[in-house]
Amino acid sequence: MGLTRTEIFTLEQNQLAVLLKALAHPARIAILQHIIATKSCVCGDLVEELGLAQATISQHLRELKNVGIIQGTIEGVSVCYCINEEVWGVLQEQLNNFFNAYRGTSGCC
Amino acid sequence: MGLTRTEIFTLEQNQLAVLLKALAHPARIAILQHIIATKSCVCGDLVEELGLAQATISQHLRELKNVGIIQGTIEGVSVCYCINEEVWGVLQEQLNNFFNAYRGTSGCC
DNA sequence: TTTATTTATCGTAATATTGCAATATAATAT
DNA sequence: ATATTATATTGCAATATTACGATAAATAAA
Repeated sequence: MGLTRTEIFTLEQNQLAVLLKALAHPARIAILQHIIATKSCVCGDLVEELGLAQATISQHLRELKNVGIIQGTIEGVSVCYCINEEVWGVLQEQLNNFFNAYRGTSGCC
Repeated sequence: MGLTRTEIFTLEQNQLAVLLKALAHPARIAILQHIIATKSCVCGDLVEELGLAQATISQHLRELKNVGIIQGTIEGVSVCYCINEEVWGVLQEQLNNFFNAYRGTSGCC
């Protein structure tokens, strides 16, 4: 127990869940918004920007990197993170599929 | 520690995170898809449909209900669940805001 | 080489999530 | 009233998440 039974769900359901879980934290939402806002990618100023410890930010970045939403390239001493367009697109498409399935009231409750 | 520091994030960031967290599980995605697919709302056939124990399904339903994504009305012995249009709309809008902020490559990494 | 800077990793404490059996609750039917 | 059916709640074990201090690793500057 305590372990999600992924084997009983479809690949898409599991994939979407994994991507959404990576987004489902205010710090990671803030990190992504900051990466998007500061066109020039992002380095370690996230630690100042948000009020979390460096280790915590690094951990959140790794989670986003693990599911592929962002990617990082070493740039001298620091690391530059940015959106991975491909995965970002997959996420958007899967979300669209999900939301488009719903068409207004089913008129029941 | 072990507790998300919501106080350092905006209301919107926290709200979106809470909604996404409710979605971020394959069982809850499957439940929503089933509710959407079977127009006539849904009752307890989710237990048969997905392969999870009744207590587990009930728990997932409660989580979705807690954040307002679905609502349930008693219908005789059973309960009929359906999408809460208002919250569904809020979620879609907040997601749109989030994704629309990103416009193509930032051209950095 | 030594030092500073930046990021990653490890270890750990506190808390949350997942899943289920057992049981409780609520509504209908007999 | 009693039985039946459907859903909710409780309690628990296994695992995951969140946050952070301490420390390691990697690069650049002196």
